[in-house]
Amino acid sequence: MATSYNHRAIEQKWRENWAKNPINVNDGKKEKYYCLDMFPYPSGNGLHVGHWRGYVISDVWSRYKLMQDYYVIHPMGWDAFGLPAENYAIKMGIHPAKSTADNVAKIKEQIQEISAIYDWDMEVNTTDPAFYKWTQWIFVKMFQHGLAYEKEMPINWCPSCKTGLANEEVVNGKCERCGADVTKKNLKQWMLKITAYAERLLADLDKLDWPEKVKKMQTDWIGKSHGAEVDFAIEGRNERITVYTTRPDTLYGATFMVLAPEHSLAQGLATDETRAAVEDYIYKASLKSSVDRLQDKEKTGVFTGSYAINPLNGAKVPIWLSDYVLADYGTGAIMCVPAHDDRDFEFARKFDLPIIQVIAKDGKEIEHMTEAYTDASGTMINSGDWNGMESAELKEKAPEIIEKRGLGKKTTNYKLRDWVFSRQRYWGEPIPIVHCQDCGAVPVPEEELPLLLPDVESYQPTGTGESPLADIADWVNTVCPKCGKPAKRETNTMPQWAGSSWYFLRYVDSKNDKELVSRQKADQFLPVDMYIGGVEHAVLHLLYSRFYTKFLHDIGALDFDEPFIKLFNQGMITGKNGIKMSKSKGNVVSPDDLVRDYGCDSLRLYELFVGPPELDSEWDDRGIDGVYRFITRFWNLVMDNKDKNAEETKELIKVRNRLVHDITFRLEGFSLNTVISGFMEYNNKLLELSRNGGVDKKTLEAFIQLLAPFAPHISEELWQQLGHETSVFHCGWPTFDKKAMEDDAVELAVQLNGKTKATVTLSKDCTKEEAVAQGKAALGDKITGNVIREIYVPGRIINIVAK
RNA sequence: GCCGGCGUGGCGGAACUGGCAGACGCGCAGGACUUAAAAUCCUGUGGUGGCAACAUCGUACCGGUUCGAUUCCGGUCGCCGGCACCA
Repeated sequence: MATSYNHRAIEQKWRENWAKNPINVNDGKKEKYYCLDMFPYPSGNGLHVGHWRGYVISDVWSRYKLMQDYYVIHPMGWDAFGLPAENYAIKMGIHPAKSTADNVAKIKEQIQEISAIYDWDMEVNTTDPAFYKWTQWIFVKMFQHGLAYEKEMPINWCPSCKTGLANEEVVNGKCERCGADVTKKNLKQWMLKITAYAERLLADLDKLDWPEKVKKMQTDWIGKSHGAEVDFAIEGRNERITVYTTRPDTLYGATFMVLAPEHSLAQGLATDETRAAVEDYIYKASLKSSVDRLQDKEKTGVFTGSYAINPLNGAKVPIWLSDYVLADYGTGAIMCVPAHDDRDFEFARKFDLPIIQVIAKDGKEIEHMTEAYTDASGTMINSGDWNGMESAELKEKAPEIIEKRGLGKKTTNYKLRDWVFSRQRYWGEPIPIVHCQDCGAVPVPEEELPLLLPDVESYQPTGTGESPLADIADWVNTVCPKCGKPAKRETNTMPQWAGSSWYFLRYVDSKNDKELVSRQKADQFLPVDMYIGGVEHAVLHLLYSRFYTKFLHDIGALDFDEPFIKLFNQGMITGKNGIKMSKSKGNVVSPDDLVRDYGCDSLRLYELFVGPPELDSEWDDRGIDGVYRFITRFWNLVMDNKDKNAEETKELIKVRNRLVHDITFRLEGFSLNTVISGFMEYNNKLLELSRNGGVDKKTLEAFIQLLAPFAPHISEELWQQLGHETSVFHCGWPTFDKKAMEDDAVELAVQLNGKTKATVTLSKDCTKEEAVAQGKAALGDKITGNVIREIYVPGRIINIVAK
């Protein structure tokens, strides 16, 4: 009896072996393949089996590419700035630098249990000054190119985290991180002009091999729309109000106008009679949180007392204020066409404003309008010289018509807003700016970077809108790099996304202290070919990274402008009943015990076997027994056959070719769960063949090669047991011969009226006549009535239709 | 409300371009080995009827196209995700 499978000894042996003789090396000749994981935030809770999944998927893919003779770039690092570390520090009284370092050490140890081929020489940590020097450098470059600017405006404010937030960080009116209701706060903020890239961020999505879902989310987030800005004169005044509309075709139907309460003209439009009500409304709107504004379904508003003039027909339309109009989109003012817009209709109903239909529905005017007719299809009515035109056509042409008549202009709008980049917190990269009374905002000179985050006693957020750094007088007070006069440092820090927006560029040249990444290395190793991570970053990290990459491309640092060619989103591993694993739920499954009891190889297989990698899967500990049994049986199969020198029969050749084909095909399709079930299926088949004579060495070898990316230790061990001296990872990916896979005879289902009643075995080049005859014979007297049709699809089916 | 995705045994899930539904695994049942248990191995395992061969129903529900539908089309219900006054 051969030695039995001992995962502990084998896994330890190969781990040590690979450490001494790395299997993934750059010989300067191989083509590169960059396979990247979304780097983790090193939390104090450690890894659970859900974290493993993505890392296993990326490692399987990396090892597969390695076996295809690529030089694989497969790095790992730490996204270590950010609120949780800081909150933990505040609670426990441990400096975030210390707790972060401890957590990194702990998680690194756990990640190494996966036995991925990470190249730890490339490791990066966003809190390392040698790293954030370049995070700051990018900011300075953006400042110099006018893409980083200061602005005072009402921003999203999380009262619990006591910091400002970007739009992307507000989810349903709540803080993405802590779930508190987000309010507005007027603050002077650093902003990044991501909107300057809106069009390219949208258009270049076409170039990417990304899940459609993510592309759609980014498309919607960027939110491009076409329309026109139309100027309305205000009765009795010289000012004009410009509105933005995507439906200029309905301009004749504009019966009132609504301004956001924050609109610069809002207050001034009040008359003596309305002043008190208007001011009250503006004041109350300013108190509302974004959640209130979202949740208030009922529309509110106030009439200003002033009127605007419809530029097309000179009609007098009342000007209202309402908080359903957003101040920071379009022009902050809209023309209202209640007949053809749901919101305007609701408002008109509530305040009893006139409704004029301008597009005929089903060829006529609706007698009792109960809801807005929002389709742009029908003939124009009540629209002066536009009467009789088709609204869909007019919708396209109207912006130009309006522009030609001097009533406004054709415009494009985006929902995307500039990125609020300041955080009033301690644990982040200091923004490298000095405020000088004479020179204004001056960037810290490049040679002075990194601007180190100073050590402080208290990192409590102040809640006043100032960062804790503001209290450190000898850090704040400095001199202006331009004029040398006393000046003050910017005390806000960058958001957590700053480091993660470009870290993937740094891995390939992580120790370079002259450049963010050398052009030579960037050209050689970038961009990322395959990026694997959760879908939760669809509009955050993944949008920001694209923006950064495009910017760095534009200033000549990179020759490509999209960072991630292919993206794969793995599903979440949840506890029972689909409940997210969390410490507070008590349903966290730690990989550590499973690795100890079943081995890394078994856990790797089970992580993939639980379900399709792109879908969420419920974890069930019991299932791992199944893959462990498989792996033990496979071990025994190889051990029993390795010295047998079994003959390579026709049957074995067929099975081997099918095995290679099936596994390769499923792996290419990223159907990793069915790859594992395929292994099990073929293993069962081979065990049967082993009992009936034996399995040849070539077949065993092919199986081991295919298994290697998934279960590297046992594969390497068995490969060696078969007498190989070089690593299985250097022996290529097996190939198959389609011809050898085919059977001479195939079993075919025979249907009667579409229902399977029998099977027959036919040679594969059998004629229709023969097939049908055999089929009829198999059905025998089940056929009642006359045969009216005979269908034979070679290799698939015989169907006899009888009535 | 709008836009996506999904719905298959007791459970996780298979089924490539329409062609034998339920691969593979878990669980369960029976058997072998054992003094016994664990481990391992073998057999069975969608429902209903039948001793049985077999018959019949069956991929959320209703209908359509087709020789044939889990797959395509129309509608209904349910679940999940994204967006949510963006004019």
